[in-house]
Amino acid sequence: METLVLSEAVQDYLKSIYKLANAPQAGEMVTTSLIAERMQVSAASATNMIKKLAEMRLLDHKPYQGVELTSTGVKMALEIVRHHRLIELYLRQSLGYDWDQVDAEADRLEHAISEDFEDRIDRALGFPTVGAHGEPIPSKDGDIAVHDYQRLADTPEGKRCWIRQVSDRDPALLRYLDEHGLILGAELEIRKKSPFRGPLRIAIGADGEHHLGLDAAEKIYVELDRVR
Amino acid sequence: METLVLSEAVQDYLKSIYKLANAPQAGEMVTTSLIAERMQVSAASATNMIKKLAEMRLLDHKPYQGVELTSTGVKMALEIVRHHRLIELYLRQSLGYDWDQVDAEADRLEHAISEDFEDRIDRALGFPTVGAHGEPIPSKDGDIAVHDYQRLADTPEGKRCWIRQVSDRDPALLRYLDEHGLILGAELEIRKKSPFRGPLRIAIGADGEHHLGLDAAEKIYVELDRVR
DNA sequence: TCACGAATTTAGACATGGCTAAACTAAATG
DNA sequence: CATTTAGTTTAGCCATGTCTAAATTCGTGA
Repeated sequence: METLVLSEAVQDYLKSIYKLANAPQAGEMVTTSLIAERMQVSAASATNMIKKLAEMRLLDHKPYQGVELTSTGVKMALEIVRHHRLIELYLRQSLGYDWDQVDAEADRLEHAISEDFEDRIDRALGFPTVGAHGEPIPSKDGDIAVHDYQRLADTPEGKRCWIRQVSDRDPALLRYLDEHGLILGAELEIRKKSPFRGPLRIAIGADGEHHLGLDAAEKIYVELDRVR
Repeated sequence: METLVLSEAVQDYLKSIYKLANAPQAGEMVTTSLIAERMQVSAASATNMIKKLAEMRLLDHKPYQGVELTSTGVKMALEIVRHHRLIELYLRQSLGYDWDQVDAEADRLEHAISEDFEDRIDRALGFPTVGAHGEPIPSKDGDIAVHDYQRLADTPEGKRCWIRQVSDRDPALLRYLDEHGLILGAELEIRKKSPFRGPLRIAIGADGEHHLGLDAAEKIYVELDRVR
């Protein structure tokens, strides 16, 4: 079993490409400009790294088309994602971080921890399968659960549902959701959907009603009211 | 208050230079070759970085003589040391790391944590003043306690004393000491000192006797039997 | 079908922090 | 006092990963 060491930059690119490829609205291939934007880097820099990753057989590059991770690339990406999500959860559960703060801190820590550290926080957390924002945590051997949650924005009027995942890292949005009780596990009922991408009127738990913009509702994933 | 960001390499050099300058057997100035050896780097590379650090006003460089940290340099170094020692202690106390494993892990983590993280583990540990190996932890504003412990190797026969600090990071040595009960706080009595740099015969706690080599005894710092 | 524009890639530069080999200092030794 | 030698510095090179500017490609609309 060869132990190839990936630089921090390589790891960051892999993680970004994986996330772009697996985003709900993702197309077949991930383009250079998407990667460049996500990495906050010029398109030329992205191309540069793409060529390097292709040489390392971590992805296939169809010039002018886009990029697709190889199975090795996916495996590496999942390891990084696992680190990231375990760290996020640990920061939240054991060090009392707020929901919206864990991502940035984990971005830095994920490159610094050893396998031993990973195992220890995994154990301390009770071998969790779901991260701080509801995302599945890949297992050590690269399996990742597939949830069939749907976007709150797509849920029909009158339906009851539970928040299971929030797929956005923007601290401002997360803080906003938190302040209105829109946290993992919260029970919702869709009262009214306004047309023309208008807001949703929802009931949150037993408390009150809230008018939620569609942009936010597209980031929230829910499980419908049904027997599990 | 300007927030200058120091690269990881710069931080590592500062920490090494600080430690070399404050080692018990240290001379007036820290030499290039000492730094190079500590950093596992060629002398040319060390010179290179020294010139950079001098330009940044973090140290004064007397060519062919050596190097001395400026007050700014010391302040920066103490911040890094504080990070390192808090992380070491946290790994030990909260994640169950062994004595000999914390240094390597902290070396990587110390560059990745935020001030917030530092504050949180500081609080979680109860604002400790002493690290995992008994070293003082610098305060946030750069004060560091001075202990007047003495080397076990210099303690006269018949004296009783307590282990207060172990100033070595070698995992093999630390494991060895641990296995023989030579841990922080252990009570010792010097039974016999052999001449010609021979071993010490010591009583450890109430248990047994042990013959300890002088190399190890020079790394162990003790407090003598007296009223505190 | 041809040209235009947006996306992508190439070319060439820069910063950081390593390296080796060669040149240089300074202190000790004969 | 000259010479040797250990330690230090300089010179020049390399790898990584970023950038801007210029060239190229590809799909689209006239």
